[in-house]
Amino acid sequence: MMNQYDPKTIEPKWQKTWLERGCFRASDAEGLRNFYCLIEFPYPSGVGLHIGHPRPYTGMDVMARTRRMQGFNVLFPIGWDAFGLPAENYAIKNNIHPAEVVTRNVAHFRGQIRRLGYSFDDTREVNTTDPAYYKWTQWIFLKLYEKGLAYKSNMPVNWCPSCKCVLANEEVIGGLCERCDTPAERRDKGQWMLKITEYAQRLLDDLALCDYPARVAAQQTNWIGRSEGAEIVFPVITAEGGELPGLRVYTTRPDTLFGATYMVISPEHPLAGSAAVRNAAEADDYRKAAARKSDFERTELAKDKTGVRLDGISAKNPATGESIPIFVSDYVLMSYGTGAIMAVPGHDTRDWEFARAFGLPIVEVVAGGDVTKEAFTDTETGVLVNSGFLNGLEVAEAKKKMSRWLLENKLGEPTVRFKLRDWVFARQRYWGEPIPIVHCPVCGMVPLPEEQLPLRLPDVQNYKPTETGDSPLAAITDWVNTTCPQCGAPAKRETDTMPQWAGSSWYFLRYTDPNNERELASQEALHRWMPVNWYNGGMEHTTLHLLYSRFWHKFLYDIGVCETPEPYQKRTSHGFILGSDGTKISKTKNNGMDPDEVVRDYGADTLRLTILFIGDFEKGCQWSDKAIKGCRRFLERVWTVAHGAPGGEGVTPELEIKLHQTIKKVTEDIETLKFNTAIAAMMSLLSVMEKGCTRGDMKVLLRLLSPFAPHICEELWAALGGAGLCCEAAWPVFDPAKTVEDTVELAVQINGKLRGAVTVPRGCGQDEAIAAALQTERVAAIAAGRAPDKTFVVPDKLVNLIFKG
RNA sequence: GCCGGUGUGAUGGAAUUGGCAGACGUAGUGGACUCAAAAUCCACCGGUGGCGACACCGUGCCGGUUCGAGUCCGGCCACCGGCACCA
Repeated sequence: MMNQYDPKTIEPKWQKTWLERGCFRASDAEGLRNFYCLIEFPYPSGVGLHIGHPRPYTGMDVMARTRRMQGFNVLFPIGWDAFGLPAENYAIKNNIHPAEVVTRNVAHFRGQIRRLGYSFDDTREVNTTDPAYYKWTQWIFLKLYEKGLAYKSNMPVNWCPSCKCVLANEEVIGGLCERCDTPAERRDKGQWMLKITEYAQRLLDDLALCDYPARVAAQQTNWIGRSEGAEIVFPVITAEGGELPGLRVYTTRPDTLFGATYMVISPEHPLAGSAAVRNAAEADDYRKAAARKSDFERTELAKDKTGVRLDGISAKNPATGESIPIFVSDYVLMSYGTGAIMAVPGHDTRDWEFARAFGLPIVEVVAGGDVTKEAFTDTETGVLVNSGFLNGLEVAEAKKKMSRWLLENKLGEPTVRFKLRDWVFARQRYWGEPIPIVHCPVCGMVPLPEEQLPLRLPDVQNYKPTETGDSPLAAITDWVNTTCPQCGAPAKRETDTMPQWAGSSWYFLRYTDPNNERELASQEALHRWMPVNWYNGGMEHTTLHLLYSRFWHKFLYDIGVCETPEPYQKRTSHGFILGSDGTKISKTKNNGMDPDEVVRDYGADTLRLTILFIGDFEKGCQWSDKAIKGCRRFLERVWTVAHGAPGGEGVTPELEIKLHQTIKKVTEDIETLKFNTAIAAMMSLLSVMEKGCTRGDMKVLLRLLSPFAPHICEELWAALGGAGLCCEAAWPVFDPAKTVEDTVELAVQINGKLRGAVTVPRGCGQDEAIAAALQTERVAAIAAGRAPDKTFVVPDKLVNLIFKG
């Protein structure tokens, strides 16, 4: 009597077995074929796993399980990215220590993840909030500081008034705080910065060493934003005829220098405050008004160009020798280039608009458009005019010639610029890694000696951020007050903490050697496992985590900790998952799913199958309850067929080709993350097996299915007398010769239209195929004895017969 | 505006890269089993016309290349994601 398929009993049973036997522990033995596959470790929030987690986890779990069965020694770890605002805010609200919140949430996550049957290595968990872990985050910071890549600077930063915290440029989306959508303000603050810009060129160049999807590489390239141009110095003359220091501008279009009819400086530019400016009051009002605007307002109100002409000073166009006016306007940003531009209204849209608004001359220097109607910005087709020695040249040529001319006359030089800016690396919050720096009145900033790491977070009563923008740590006097490690004088600790991105910028290194107390990881462990062979994560981390961690890894490579210039050999990205109504998942709309509920009602195997079957893994897709049923039915049928299968380990002859085809399809589809079609292929195989199969056939299917639905496969593997565990069995291998039939069905077309089919031996010649096609009834009727005028044969696929007239 | 992506039945989605469009799954229709229902099994399932074998149309829109186009080329439209007064 066959028992019922009951995931509730079999799933916990096998989860326990796997854990007890340590099936998923990576070995550090020598001479093994290693494979490191990685998912982005979760932030353990209070609500537990949401719909976004199971898809990438299941996808990479299939990868990890398949690789193990293929004989690899697999490292598939998980950890907790547990610093950050949500835990802190929750702690404030409920008056519990954030560490306690994290412990509780991690326990919850761990349980949920186990119930889904993921094959993570349970001995290698890391937690970014563990002092044994953040000791090394602080250590890396000290190294960065030592090499001059961490510095404190007073500069305008993005400030979120709601989070009461500074934001990195990458955390400001369209002028709004990424977390809470509050418009970010600009504030001048002393800030810790990391010099990621020093690595800009390498971060760009080394994309060539990485196997990233095109969209990921493109997004990083755009974010780094390299441009080539020239810096040009314009002499500045006062009304009295005196000369001020020259005004340095950056332009990507040095070829248009003859068309520069005025200049614009940003409101923050020092020249705006020059004593030579006669309308200082007016200029000052404008500058103050601009300063009050947030970046968000500044870009939102971008439609109309505003500005003030600075009276009393003017610039000299170095090419034409003409005197040109200088304006201050907020369409020029202090944060890019030099904070000043040469305006070429004929060939730049913004300059054109400004010139129109202020009645300034618009000179055409590149022919091809009509500059009285709009700026002509094409760089492909234009030819230089009104440009002295550049006349008649194409834009590319003119750029080169002008750059040479500037260099020869010491007026400017070719320059490369990046949009990427240095990383604001401090937060004024409690729940982050303390920055291990001491401020000494005698010695200045002094890094904590390595042996004093980790610098632990003190216990505090109140985690609330302050209105002044100081971290809550500033109020903990017995922690703040310390002595200078260098001279012993009374000194104060740095009270800012690191941003959440710190811990995640190197966590994949720690997995290789998670308990090492002497180093962040041993050289042997890093050598064994790095680089990560396959890293799957979300597109939302392309310009944040991915770029930051590449930067840290390059730095660690430079100081000899890491062996490779890049951390990730291959990166893939799963698509964003939407609710059943095609919109973002939200609890109020009830359009998502709760993994716990699905596991309870259908089982983990059904959930795993469904989440992968629902659509292309790398594209976005919609969650749908409909797909659950089909996947559960499929598993029920597998159960039934397995229990009904007669003995015999051999392959059923009628099944052989289908079996080999399916092995091929599933094996190949896993490599390209086409999990949905791999599952479809197994469903298709099952429907043939339902007509009759042996236990031997069934064991092939079970092994193919086991990475996807591991529990049921384990249970049936045991029931069919399989040796050992199914998850440790060898991955089936296909014989290419057995994936094809001896005969094939050719499609027969007449004049390009499908008119039937004919069965011929595989690999038959053209003439044979045409003859067979002509003998079919329908073709014979149409041909009416005529020979085709022309024929096309695609071997083993199709015959197309052309009859004219 | 720039960069990336998508557009296929009622529906989620396939299509070996130029070769039988709609695999697989949902839903639906008809049938079997059942007193009945659920579950399960079998069959059908893009549109129009025809009793019919068949014919014509059909992958966002318009054009092109080709014996043959969902796939390639040119020109549009719509939606999604990213960046954006970046000089």
